[in-house]
Amino acid sequence: MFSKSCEYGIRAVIYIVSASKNGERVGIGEICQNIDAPEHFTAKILQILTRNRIVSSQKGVHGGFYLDDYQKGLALIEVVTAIDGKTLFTGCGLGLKQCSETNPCPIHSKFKSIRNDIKKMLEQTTIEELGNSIKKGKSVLKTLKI
Amino acid sequence: MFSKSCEYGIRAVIYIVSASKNGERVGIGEICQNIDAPEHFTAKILQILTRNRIVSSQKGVHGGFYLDDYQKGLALIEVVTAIDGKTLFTGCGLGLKQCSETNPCPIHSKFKSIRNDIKKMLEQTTIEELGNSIKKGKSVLKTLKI
DNA sequence: TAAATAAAAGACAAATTTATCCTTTATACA
DNA sequence: TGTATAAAGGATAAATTTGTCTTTTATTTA
Repeated sequence: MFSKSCEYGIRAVIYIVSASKNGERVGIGEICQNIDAPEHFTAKILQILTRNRIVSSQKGVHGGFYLDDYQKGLALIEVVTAIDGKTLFTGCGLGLKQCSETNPCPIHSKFKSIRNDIKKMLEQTTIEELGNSIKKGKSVLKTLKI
Repeated sequence: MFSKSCEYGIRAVIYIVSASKNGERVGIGEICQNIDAPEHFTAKILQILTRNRIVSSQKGVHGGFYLDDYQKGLALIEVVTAIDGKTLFTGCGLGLKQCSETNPCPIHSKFKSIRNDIKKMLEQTTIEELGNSIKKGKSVLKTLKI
């Protein structure tokens, strides 16, 4: 469904929001330890998100990543689109380039409603909401150690 | 959503069903021309499907691929599972290995209903049904030439 | 202003997916 | 029975995705 990059990206933003109290910044090392993701690779994904102003960052001492109030309110679809593009919501299920309403692939209409559901779900879910779920201990972002 | 392999595989079986009249066999060359797919690569995918008894094949003169009556009635999920496995229906949206009802990722429940919808759709759609849609000219399997 | 810190960025490597080519095997039919 | 045909299978290559390492840039603070 999502690429590995996107999975890491989503987990990272959720962790940042869940971990930074009062605008405190979170370092890439801490982020990756807490979401079980490769550090340098995830750093590059966060670079994409900062360039797209979905995440904020600060270099130097006490630097790190954080989300301002506006960014916390962003929907998950912003993260997904920045990393994986819009193919998941707009592309043909069978990979046809010219699939459309007037020139549909055999699963076009059935696929369309699923695509729309995915899109709707990602539009209606905010980063903050998912961060709160982590804060409250209602969900996790990494495999539990035994 | 689906891998390229799976897209080719689905398009191939639909074409075979739509093109083979009275159990006639369809060659890999004809298949690939009509679904815009690389021949040798698609051949390997059809090998997977024949090994899984989703498609039938015959070597030699007048050989090729075809689907018997039972196979035509198979649901699309058989094709997808044979090629891409069950990850799409069972895997975690954020890629967590131990995501579950009792140890959910932040989007677990929202994702679950979408996964189920995809599964249901693939279970309810038969290869034959899609082949008929092509036969009737109601849908296409390749980009139209201008 | 210099040192320490942490993100940004560039270069490179591994792994996986996608694609191609060549040989082998099975089948039909002349 | 031999030849043509077409799928099966093996080996290899290209492309993309994922992952790592090193250098550069910006910022804080002593």
